[in-house]
Amino acid sequence: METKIRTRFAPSPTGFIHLGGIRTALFGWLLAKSQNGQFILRIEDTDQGRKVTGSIEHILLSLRSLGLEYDEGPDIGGQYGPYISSQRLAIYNQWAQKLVDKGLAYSDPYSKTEVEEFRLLAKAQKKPFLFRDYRPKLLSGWDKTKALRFKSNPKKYTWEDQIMGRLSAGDESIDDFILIKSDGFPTYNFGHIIDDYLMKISHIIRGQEFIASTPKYLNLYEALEITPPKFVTVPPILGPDGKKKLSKRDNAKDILEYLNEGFLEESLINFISSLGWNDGSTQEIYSIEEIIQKFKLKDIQKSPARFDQQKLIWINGHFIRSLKIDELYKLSIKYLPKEASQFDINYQKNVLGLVQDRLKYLSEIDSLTSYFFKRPNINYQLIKDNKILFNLGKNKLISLLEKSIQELEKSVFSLEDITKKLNNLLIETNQKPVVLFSLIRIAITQSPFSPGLFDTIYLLSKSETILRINNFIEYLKNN
RNA sequence: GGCCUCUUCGUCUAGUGGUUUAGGACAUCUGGUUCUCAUCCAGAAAAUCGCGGGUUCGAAUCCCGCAGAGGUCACCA
Repeated sequence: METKIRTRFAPSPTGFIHLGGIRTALFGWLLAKSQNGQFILRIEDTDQGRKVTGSIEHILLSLRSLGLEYDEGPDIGGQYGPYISSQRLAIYNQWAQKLVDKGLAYSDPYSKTEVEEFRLLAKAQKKPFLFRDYRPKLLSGWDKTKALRFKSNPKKYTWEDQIMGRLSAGDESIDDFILIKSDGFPTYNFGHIIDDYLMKISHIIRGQEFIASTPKYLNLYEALEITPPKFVTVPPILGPDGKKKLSKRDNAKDILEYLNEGFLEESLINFISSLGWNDGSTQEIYSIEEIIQKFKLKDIQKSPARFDQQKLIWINGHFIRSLKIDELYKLSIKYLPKEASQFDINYQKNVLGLVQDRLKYLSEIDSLTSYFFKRPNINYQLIKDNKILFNLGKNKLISLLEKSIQELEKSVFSLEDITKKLNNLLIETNQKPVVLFSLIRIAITQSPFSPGLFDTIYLLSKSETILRINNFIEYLKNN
């Protein structure tokens, strides 16, 4: 029987998930989806000290918001639950006891401070620290007030990683690590092995920081008589400096912040997967379905990738532009200016249609569309900043605006006619478009740029356009 | 310090011995779309494939050494 693919994402609830974590989750999800397997979420809250309240909810929300639905997890259950480590203590104890019974685990006779001294000594000698050098001759059973250690059997290991290829390490990387801490909680090193086995996980996808401890796990799998799952090690995502792992400081936001700013799910998935995954073609834009279909572990990069926000922005712009207006409208409701709700839905959609090409992310909608929904405050600075207009002098500007009004008054106000009338005005006033149209633009939008002038005027309506120009004329006269 | 891993334009990457004067995309710059911004289109600049040896008729591609970077050596994951 062919083993079913079952992948898991197993974060610890110690804060928000960073992009690297999200990518690990994404790759696991993609692997499962692409092979018709299952994706499991398990919360590893074995470190009571580092626990951050609210982070479990945050993790669940982040995955859901991105569309990374899991088949089994703490809030939805599943046949291998519970899916939170802290609720599985009895299970870990039982497995630990097996090792004790076999003489493969023992109580750590030293205090934390004593071990710390050993460690410091090793460091001073520039040697790696190995606890097993201090392993007592006579091993005592399990005194549950003390940490339980694994009695390792050091040897050389060579194993196959689905991304990194053949990896190996000597016996110096095998040590007597802690299985159960003195507080009764398992360490990750022990707990995840038991959980993955019981949950029938086929592939462990995790970051590079676990390569060094894999030999230890291999040793433990042997002691436990468990066949290890396949190892899939993904490289880290680096910050812009290219050295350190991506952190909040590198203006890498929490995934929910990206979502809130109006980055689309498909953009985020497309971008994050492109950091390290490539199907060998020159294609840049993929739908989520397409990524699932084409995703293969062998196409994942071994080397780290840097986070480049520019590319994310470009991808997002692309997806926004390809949206149908109704889809864009649905996604945009929360970003439109408050006043927009007082307008007809078709008007709102028309406005969105005009700015769609200009959007990098949805939260720009408010500033890009505000003058369509409320009369803008006059911003004379725009004239000052425009050398040509400023040098024309107020009287000239006023006269140009007055002529514009006259021309627009005459218009039947179809898009074609507005275009025709304003082009006529160009000839009549002997002005260049860049002068006259910029002036009108400023008068009606109070903004340095906007969608096409004719479209803007047409949408704004005749009365509103003329009123705004008049207001501006008044301002010019009185200031 | 030991052990492990990685190394192609600024960035993400294609490339697995010859079709490569190393391809694409983002970013940058230039021009066009006779109004701005953006879109779109066209084009430019940008990697002596980390360095040094070897193998070969031929190497980014195979081998060795070196360097740089990262990871790890927790009662953190």
